[in-house]
Amino acid sequence: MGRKRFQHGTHTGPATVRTVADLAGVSIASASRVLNGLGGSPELSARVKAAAERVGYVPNAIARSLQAQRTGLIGLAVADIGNPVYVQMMRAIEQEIAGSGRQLLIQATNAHTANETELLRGLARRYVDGLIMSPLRVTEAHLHELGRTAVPVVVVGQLPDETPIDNVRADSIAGVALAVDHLVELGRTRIVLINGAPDTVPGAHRDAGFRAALARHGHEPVGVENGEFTFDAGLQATRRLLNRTRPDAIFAANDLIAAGALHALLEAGIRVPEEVALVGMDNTDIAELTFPRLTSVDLGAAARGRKAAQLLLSRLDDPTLPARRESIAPALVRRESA
Amino acid sequence: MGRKRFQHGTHTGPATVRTVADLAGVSIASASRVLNGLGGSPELSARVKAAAERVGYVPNAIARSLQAQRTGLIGLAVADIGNPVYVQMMRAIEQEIAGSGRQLLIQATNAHTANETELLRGLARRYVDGLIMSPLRVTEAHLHELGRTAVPVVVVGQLPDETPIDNVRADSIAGVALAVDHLVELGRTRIVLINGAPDTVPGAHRDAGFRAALARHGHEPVGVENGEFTFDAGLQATRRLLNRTRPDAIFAANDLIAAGALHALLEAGIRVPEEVALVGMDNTDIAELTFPRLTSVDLGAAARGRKAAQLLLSRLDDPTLPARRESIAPALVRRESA
DNA sequence: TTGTATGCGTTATCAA
DNA sequence: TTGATAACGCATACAA
Repeated sequence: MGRKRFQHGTHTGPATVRTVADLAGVSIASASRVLNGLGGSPELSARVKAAAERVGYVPNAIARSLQAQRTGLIGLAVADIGNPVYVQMMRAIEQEIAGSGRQLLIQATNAHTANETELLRGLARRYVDGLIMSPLRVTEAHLHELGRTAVPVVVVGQLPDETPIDNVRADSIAGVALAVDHLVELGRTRIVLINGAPDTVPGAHRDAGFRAALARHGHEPVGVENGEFTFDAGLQATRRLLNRTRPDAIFAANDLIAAGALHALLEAGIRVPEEVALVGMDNTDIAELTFPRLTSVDLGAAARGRKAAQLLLSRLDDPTLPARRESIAPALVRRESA
Repeated sequence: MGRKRFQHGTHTGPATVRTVADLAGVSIASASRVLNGLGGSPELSARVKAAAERVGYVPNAIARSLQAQRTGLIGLAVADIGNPVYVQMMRAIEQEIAGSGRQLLIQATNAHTANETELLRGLARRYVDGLIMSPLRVTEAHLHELGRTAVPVVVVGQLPDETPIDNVRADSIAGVALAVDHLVELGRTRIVLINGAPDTVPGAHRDAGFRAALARHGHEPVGVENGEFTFDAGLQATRRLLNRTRPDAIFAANDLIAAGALHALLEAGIRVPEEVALVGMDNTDIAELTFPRLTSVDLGAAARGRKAAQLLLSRLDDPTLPARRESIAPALVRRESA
């Protein structure tokens, strides 16, 4: 036989429906109904509510979840919770999710691909009803796991075209074109790109978009520097560049790189934007903090987050929906640097 | 009578221990044991593992949690997930928590006190085994709820002295003194404070610490401007200040304000640090992004987060521990602005 | 070592 | 309207 059942009256620890029911002198079924606002005679309801109040009853969400087969938790897997772009996205997602009465379970993957697939295996059958993820690069392993998750997943970022998974993406090619067009309109002709890692999806798109946009205007790149998507990389790359040539405009692959480039320009005594115009990308808070402030291309991180959350919520409502693919249009935000 | 039990064989949906047990031709108890690495003959173990692999079995964490009375989730309630200080703290906490095999459930409270008490009521009996919270101001309502939570709580921030709750705090008074001492050592005598909201705990401490430190050196404040803890407030306040007087040093209550102050100084053609030295506070990433870079007082946000996580983890190990109170020492990080 | 049966706390079904 | 009880999926005490 199994364990002996506790004597109800002597049961200690946090209050359960049972505690409330015993105290009110009703069945746990009745207690549960009253506590959930489903029926119950006025007299019985009053007794139950009083008992619940008296013992400080709070429903155990775990038990409720086991019964309901849902937790009300949405997972968010993001490479770096400190990256300003992700911060914008997280804020938007958080707001949207909170509006639906759910909570966000944020998980940092630290860019480890192994982590991400592990996460998919885990989270998908763990505590979350759905998952939003923004992988840096999508591997075969990702796709494999994505195919067999038990809960709906929305991917923010590039995904192979035929993948039957809800997907929200930025149009960074169009975004780069916005920046280049603007610089050309300003009369700049010697334009360079300070890029991040060219073997990432964002890096590759920045490079391709830059060359295509310049070609459209009949220009050649005066230079392209590759590195990381960081302040330091932007600083170093721009120093290298200035040793070699003198551009009249710089397009930086993100605002961190742009801040580094600005630093290098200013320390070299170059005036921005008079001598060198500078355009960043992502339109993060950083663009407001520098002097001069950065003109930057907004790839719609917040809008992507909001849309991703909406896609997920709608799928939770109706799991039969076909896979959707949304693209967020970029916008140029003009400030003083170009 | 209740619902009819499903026929095991016909049961569809995600695989459970039952699915695995049936497929392997063993009892669910044996299946469970093997899956948890507790005994089982080699032959039986092999059959169970093969079955589990075959159906892609992943344990249901909710059911496991209900049985184990723990979720492995740690809640983190923070006012603003975008604030760089909190980002540093979150990163440190996340690392520490992950190291213990647990996961972080991050919740933004958006500075609504009502939200925070609601959160305490909710989270405390919901999905988390413990809670770290960093309230902007601690009210009576907070303390009341903190007294009756069912799970351990660690508060990062100021708490009344006798409160029997694990607590980690910064020493901002000592931090302000570090900044003022440094400016005085540089030979500056006309020092002003650009503060945030003076009716918050941090704001009040900045103000008191500033006046005390100056007095120690026999100086009077040349000016104190109050506002918010934002870039814009710092910008406006510094513009107002420069209309009225010309200091030779500015202490800003945080890095955002310092960035705003720097902007105001540069647009007025004032050289930093030659004409006006500038010291910020919090030593966030922002301090690295400006030109010149900001000298800033590190109040140890990361260290506080790490310590808070350690306190919580140790309490989860041993709930009988007495309440602890830790204070993190500040440090001045010198860069170019002072 | 293996199987049977019970309980974790909740909601839902059915009968009274 | 109310009460008895099954079931969510898992782990474990106990018996075989």
